[in-house]
Amino acid sequence: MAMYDAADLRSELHQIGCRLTPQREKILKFFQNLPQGNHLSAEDLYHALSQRGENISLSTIYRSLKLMTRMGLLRELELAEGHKHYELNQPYPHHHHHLVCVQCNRTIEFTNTSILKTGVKQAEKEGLHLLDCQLTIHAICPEALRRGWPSLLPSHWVCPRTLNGTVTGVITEN
Amino acid sequence: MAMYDAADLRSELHQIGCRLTPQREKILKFFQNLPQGNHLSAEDLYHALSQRGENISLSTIYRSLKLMTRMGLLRELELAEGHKHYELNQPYPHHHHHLVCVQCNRTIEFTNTSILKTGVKQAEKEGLHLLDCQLTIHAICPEALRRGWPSLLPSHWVCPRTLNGTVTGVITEN
DNA sequence: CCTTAGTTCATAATGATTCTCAATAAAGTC
DNA sequence: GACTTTATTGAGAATCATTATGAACTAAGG
Repeated sequence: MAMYDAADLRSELHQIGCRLTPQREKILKFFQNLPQGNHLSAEDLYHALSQRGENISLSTIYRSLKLMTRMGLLRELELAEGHKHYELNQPYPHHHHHLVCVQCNRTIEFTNTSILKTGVKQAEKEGLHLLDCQLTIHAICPEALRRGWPSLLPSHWVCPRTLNGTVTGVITEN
Repeated sequence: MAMYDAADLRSELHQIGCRLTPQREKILKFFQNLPQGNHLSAEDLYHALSQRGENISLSTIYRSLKLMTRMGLLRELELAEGHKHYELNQPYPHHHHHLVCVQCNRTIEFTNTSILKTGVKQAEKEGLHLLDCQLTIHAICPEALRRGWPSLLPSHWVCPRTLNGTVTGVITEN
């Protein structure tokens, strides 16, 4: 599969009456170079780009994330942090879903081939065009339950799993 | 199946060191009496209860929604309106998922038995306790695509489908 | 009853996201 | 390449859902 590049972006933007700007190109490229399993908030992206010497204003970041999500290039994730995260919207077989611990916000990615099929089927049935389809599993770790969750944990308590290990990673089903 | 009532709520609250208050009881009862397929924002709930003469402050509404979601009694839905909606978290076979048109916010519910199984399986694999599992499908209607979506539509444009019909309803798969 | 600790209410504060508008710059045309 | 049109950017103000604060209140066990 050839890489989706600036020319493709330009072409899709033009189709909807929009222009290719250096800002949009850099933002897309940034996501394309991000390792699998990473997802960023608007603020994260703003700082990451600033560190690279790319000064793109926060308003432009927000506008671009929204537009690219609507174009189906990015996915908007509603995990448990109180703000949205974004990642590249990759087709099958990279399409994946998220399991989140609602106490410590640890996020685990997993793949499942039948979910996307279900999504397509449901959208078709309603005569709609699918943009994205996400299974989000909210769960709680036994450590937190043992400590009296959902009410007794101080909000700053961090699940010991989180302290040791991986924050995210892709896991293939079965 | 016997109805989950005030005594059950009291018992579950006590297990986690919380108390049964008239406010919490009324909020739960309100959701239990809501027709299938309805979901409310915090503000919606506040106004609905006010109309019934139940003056529960907005802060209490927010706190109760959060607590009850963490207890697994309610589900927090992230649809496309810019704020959260809540509904009763009902077990199989009432457990369902949502298809949303990102332009007009029309929401369609559908059931699918295998998704919940996938959720349980994934949570178990990580040694976590499942709280909720939601497949959210984002889609766009052909009317909006024809009018140049994602960029050219005025934000106040309403998809003609929305004007005619049902806003939500439960659809059973197949 | 009495005591303890969780809860409520009103309001202030927060913080993510959106809006505004003047300045800038794509991109098609001559 | 210069010209024109119109989308886009950047900085900061504004919005609005949600959360925090603190004094008054009350559930619940003894």
